[in-house]
Amino acid sequence: MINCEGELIVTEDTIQMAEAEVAGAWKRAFESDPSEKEKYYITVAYPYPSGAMHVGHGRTYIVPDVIARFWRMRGKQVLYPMAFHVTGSPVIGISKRIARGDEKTITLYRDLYKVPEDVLARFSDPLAIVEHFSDEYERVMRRLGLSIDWRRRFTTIIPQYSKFIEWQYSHLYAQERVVRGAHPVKYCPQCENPVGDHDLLEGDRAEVVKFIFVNFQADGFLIPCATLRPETIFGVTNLWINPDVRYVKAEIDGVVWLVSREAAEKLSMQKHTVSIIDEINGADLVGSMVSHPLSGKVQILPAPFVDPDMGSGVVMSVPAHAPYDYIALRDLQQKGEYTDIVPIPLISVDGYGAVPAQEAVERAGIHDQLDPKMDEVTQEVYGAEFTRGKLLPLCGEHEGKPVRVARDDLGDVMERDYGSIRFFDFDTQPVICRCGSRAYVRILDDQWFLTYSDPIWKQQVHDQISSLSLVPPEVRAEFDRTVDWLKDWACTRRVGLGTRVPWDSNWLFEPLSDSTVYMAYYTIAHRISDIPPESLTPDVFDYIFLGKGDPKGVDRQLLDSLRSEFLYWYPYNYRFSAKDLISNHLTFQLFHHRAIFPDDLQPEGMVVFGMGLLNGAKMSSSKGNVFLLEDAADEFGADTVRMFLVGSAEPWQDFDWRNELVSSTRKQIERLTSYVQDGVLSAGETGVDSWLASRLQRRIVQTTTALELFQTRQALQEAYFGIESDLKWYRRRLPAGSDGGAVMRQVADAWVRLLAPIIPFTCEKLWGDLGHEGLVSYAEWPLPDAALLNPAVEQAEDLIMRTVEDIESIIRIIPMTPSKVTLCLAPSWKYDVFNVVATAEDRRVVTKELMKDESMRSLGKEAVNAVNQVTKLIHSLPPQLVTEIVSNPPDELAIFTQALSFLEEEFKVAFEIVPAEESTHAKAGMALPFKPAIIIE
RNA sequence: GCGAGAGUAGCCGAGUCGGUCAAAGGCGCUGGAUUUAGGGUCCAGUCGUGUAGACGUUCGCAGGUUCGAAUCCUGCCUCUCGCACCA
Repeated sequence: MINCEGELIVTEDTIQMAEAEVAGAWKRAFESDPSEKEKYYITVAYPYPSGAMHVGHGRTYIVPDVIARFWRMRGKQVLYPMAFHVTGSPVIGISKRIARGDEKTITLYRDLYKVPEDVLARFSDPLAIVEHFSDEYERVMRRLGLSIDWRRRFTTIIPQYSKFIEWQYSHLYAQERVVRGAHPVKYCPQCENPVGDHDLLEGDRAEVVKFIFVNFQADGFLIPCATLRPETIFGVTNLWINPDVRYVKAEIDGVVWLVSREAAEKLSMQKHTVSIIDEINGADLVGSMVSHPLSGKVQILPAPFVDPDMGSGVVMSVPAHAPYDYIALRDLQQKGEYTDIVPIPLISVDGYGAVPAQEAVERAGIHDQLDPKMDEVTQEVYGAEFTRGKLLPLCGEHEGKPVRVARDDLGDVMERDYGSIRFFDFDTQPVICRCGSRAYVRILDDQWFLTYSDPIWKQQVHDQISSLSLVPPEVRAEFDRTVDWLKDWACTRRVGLGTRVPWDSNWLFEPLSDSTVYMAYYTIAHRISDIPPESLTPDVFDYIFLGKGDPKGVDRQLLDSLRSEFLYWYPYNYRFSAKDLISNHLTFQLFHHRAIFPDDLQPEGMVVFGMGLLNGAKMSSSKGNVFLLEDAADEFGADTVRMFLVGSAEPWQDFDWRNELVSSTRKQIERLTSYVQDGVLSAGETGVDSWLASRLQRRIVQTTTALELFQTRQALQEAYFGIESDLKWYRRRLPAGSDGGAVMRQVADAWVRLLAPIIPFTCEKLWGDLGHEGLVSYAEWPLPDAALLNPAVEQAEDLIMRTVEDIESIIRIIPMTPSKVTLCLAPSWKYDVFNVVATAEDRRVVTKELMKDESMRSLGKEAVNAVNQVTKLIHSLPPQLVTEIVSNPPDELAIFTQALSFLEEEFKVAFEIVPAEESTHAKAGMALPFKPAIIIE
């Protein structure tokens, strides 16, 4: 927009128009094919397009773009591809909710994500959702200037990709890394599906605990007691039953058991046949005798605290080692009942006497079962016994075993010899599915697992991690921990979108398992779409990715060309993702690469991002705490969004988006623009030009180094604020009336290129304004020119800068209007002192050393003072400057004489420059090297 | 609870093989300048004290090591991420 005086006015509209023009020039500019150049291949975790992009997503894709643009300018052949992960079930849930008119979901999509009504109407089809948002993602990513090769875009449910996944898993299956196994899962009988923690209304932190049933023989039936401590069977004194609960007799796997109704229900979910044949009140069983071969006969005692919803609803009592049992028994005995029962110790543990439970309870001063300290005491006793306890002689052949060993051994014995079964339950209740129904533990025995627990596979991944380039390096420990911690991973699901398991079509590969080696697929994605999917048999992929076999179905020349493209790009250089994926995706993909690809095609590096905040709070679509990326681009412009996201924190740090801080970023871009446009016309030469040119070389080096290390924020600091502050000083130092020399044009040329990776739209435009042909996106990255480095000039300016600051700070304090300033320059002997101190091994003894010198000694106290002052000064100067001063001492007189008119203009006062020894003023003695004494009158 | 990481001025953040540190840079704020239409540009200040470039007190809290610690050690507190069949 142009105002009435013909000046350009920057508004949202003009920015958008300018950006659209540049985006047009880029439309196909980043399509990348193998070339003579060295390749640089980066990938980012692809998005799941179930909603609109927000500014948090923005950073995830902008930071890699900055890196891609940087290396492209450095002359590499850069590939930055993108695809969409649509595997899984979330969109199915979304589409169902929309179809049934769920208000919350519809509001989210219509009002927050701004989906048009006619599109929303189609969202009852899950595919419509991912298609809509995939297109929106591409549009917004282009809008933000991401230099992506869009020819390679795909989704994870296209037939070709499914064929690729089938190939991947045919290898894993052949290697026996995919095996069938039984696994307890959280399960909702209402939804008839396993439920993940995110599917739960309540109890999402509940863990599945594996109990063992210890079966006591009663009169005609068995009573199982669930326990985590089967070794304590030797110390059982009684059973606890809740007299107020109705139990059931049920035939379970052909044997009659007595359990709570809840337990019967749970058992039926855990691969047991259950048929209820009778009901009995708990009270009716109180007093009856039961027996177990390892404990002998014991009595059933009443205990109202027994929860029918825990375990079997009947508990075995070991009062010597379980504080709850001890207290319960004591309470009964204090009423005069069952006084013949005495605790039976079976474990000895250091730090406790014969009956640990009793001791711990008494030590803690606990009076009854309701004492809140009970859990703590229980934990204490269990912990002590588990880590240090040993079994006593009454345990027969198990005597002397550590508890941790005996526990497993007895569990096995129980299962093998005494008809015990494993029983799974949650450690906390309740666990409620989102549908409102209660969730249970269910055993799925036809589930497919990836064998991440395989120690050999783990070791291979550990080895890979140790040779990976990781940014930041601190995440290495977390990767190693994750590898250690991983167990077998259930890699299939019954419902959702995705690829069917080729050898078991009842199952689909779940999303984290079909997204581990797709970085290889990108390399051929745009060309494989020409091959009919039915021709894409595993041997075709073997040929492309592994160089093996002799596939007949596809033209060999095409396959050879695909293979050579794959080999050109692979292995990838860096993979980018947020840190929350370390514990699954990022580690999984290492496992899979290791299993599928040869040594020379393994991942080389990863960059792990921090998380994003919006106005200090976590970004969350469901809570409405998001700012859409497209809205941000509309309001501030794409470059502003990019610069803000890059500048607020380094990639691995968490960042916070605050709208009120973003607008100042735009002013900075405007300042750059106006500077560069001024710079176009600059000509001639001034005295400070060589200084500016020298500084520019340093900024180039610093910016380059920062980007090589993925320090995008640091790069911005150097490339933008660093150069800007140099320019401020330069302009201040220009002779009156000068607008600057031709060096400004050099700076503009370099500046635009240094910032091009971060604010490419603006720089593309400015590059043209500077008269260059072609895209700045492919311009040559600035190289520092050593010939333009001028340490002497930089040192001289440094001296002037420091002196100006000193003068300013004095003037600020003293309440007088200066009429004259005298600078007294340090005598040469003080430079000698400076040299000695600066180069001394031990600065504490330099005084002694110096005083050995005749001429120094003759200066007496003055010399001693000078040593102290100089030492302090040296400590306050950058070490590099100190070295510089020593090796190349400045000619202070010449420097200040040359700067005389500048100083007088700055302070509007007359200056005099004199050697300190020629001044009689008391302050003249303060003169130090690089720090003249200042006398203001 | 377990594992990984982090705590620096109003905010974001440099700095962490001990002395370059009252602590870069940015933002915000304050004051000033400006033929400044506008959220513009420029200059200065922004822990406290101070009539000379200084001094005092600071880097989550409490101790310790050292001539000297934001930086090293110990304990504690707080925050972030992950803890699985889910993107």
